[in-house]
Amino acid sequence: MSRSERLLDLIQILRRHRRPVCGRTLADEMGVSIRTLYRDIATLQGQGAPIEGEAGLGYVLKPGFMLPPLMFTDEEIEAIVLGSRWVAKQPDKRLAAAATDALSKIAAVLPDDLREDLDATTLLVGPSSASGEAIDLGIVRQAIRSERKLGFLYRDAGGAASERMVWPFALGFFDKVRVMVAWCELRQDFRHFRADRMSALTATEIRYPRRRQAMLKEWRATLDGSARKTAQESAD
Amino acid sequence: MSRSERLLDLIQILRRHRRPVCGRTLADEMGVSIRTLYRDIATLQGQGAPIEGEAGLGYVLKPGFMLPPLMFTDEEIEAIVLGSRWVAKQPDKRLAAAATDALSKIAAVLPDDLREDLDATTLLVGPSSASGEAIDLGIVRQAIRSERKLGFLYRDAGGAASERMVWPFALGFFDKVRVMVAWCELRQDFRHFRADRMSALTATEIRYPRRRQAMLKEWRATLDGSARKTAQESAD
DNA sequence: TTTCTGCTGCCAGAATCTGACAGTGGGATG
DNA sequence: CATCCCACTGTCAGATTCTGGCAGCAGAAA
Repeated sequence: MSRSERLLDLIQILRRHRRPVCGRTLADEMGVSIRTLYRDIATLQGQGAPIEGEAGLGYVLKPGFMLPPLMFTDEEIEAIVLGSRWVAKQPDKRLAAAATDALSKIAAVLPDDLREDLDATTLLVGPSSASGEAIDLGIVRQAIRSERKLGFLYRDAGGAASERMVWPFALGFFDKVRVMVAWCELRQDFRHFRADRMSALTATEIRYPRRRQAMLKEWRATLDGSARKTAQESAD
Repeated sequence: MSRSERLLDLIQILRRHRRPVCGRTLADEMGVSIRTLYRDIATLQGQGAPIEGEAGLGYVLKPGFMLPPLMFTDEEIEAIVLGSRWVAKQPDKRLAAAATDALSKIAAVLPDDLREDLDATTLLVGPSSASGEAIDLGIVRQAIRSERKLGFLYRDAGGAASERMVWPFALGFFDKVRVMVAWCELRQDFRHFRADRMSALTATEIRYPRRRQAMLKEWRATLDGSARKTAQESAD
């Protein structure tokens, strides 16, 4: 195996382990001496990979992900850039910022002519519906990623308010509104919640007792196509 | 310079040259012997780079683009994937297909856990407005890229039809409608054309006499913020 | 303290890369 | 047709890089 392939493997291996891994293990896993492993890690760090080593513990790859070299056609790049611009205009501030960052990273490595093409090819207009969501959807996405319970106040279509504790597992982006899908402890069932009707969002440290994947699968099974289509109207 | 850096340079150099380049030139440009250059090219081809060499001519990089290794945070990947999914649902078939391809390429290199995260994090609903555009927007994008004139029939808001020959230079994606921005030969001015009012689209081989970049800049200068915002209503 | 582990310098052998030379075959040109 | 240009392959010796083992230092945990 060539050195460059091995470096990529190293990153993948580090991603798999969530807890710190000691160099010895990594070296064995790649069939290489410890000395070489240290050199490889140094090389990756030199190239900007966020690997941290601590004596007595081991190595951790800080959250993030390295996309290996990929070939895209002109149209695929256009699609990615256009999509990211759309996200950059979304009311979800954190995600919008992430899209902007991603765009500038991509633009930085694009050759000049292609970058010009992209500047010209698209112009997305405004937030279309800056339907002021008071809450930070970043918190919702974080809760989904880490499978934690989420508390908030919900005002339903009729105007009645209620306090909810839910197990969120998905987030839908519709034209005019964002919808969180979760298991609701109050209703003891799956429910959709429109982001613009939520308030007083509080993230908790409590891990909910089911796997996000399983709930998603179950929820999908309870839906037929037509029900899903109207999800944005029928939130809770 | 290390070999791996040199390989990336090679791709960049090839991208810069639109006409075939002979090996000798490339070798000189990188300060390396011709023999080594052949080896480098072979390596790149082995990694899937679409480089074509023909005796008596030289090398060309087939259209497309190689994204070098890039670090993205979790949120940036989420943003890119979400955006690409949105594009994948757009009525522009070609672009939608490109987005789908790009997504599968990205998914292929994502570690399992991250891929699962992404499956769960978003669910974009439907084409929202499958407002049947009869025309193939791919043709428009192609004309923009190559700076060619475009002919079509246009039916304005009042219902009156007219035949147009325009110099297209930008394309806007709004929630419900796509708008082409172009210099109209009939009106001798910049005009917006809603895609759903265009028909009988015919690409020509005639290169229009101005640089796309320049027109875009000029067009932007003639707009103030409010004018651009309402572009989707005021098409032509 | 001891133990574990990250990290660095050094060195010799292994692996790889590189340049030069020779030769083949296809395309373009005259 | 002959000629030139150029992509492409094989080979081989020397330069370069990589690798593993060893010795030693520093910080964290038990």
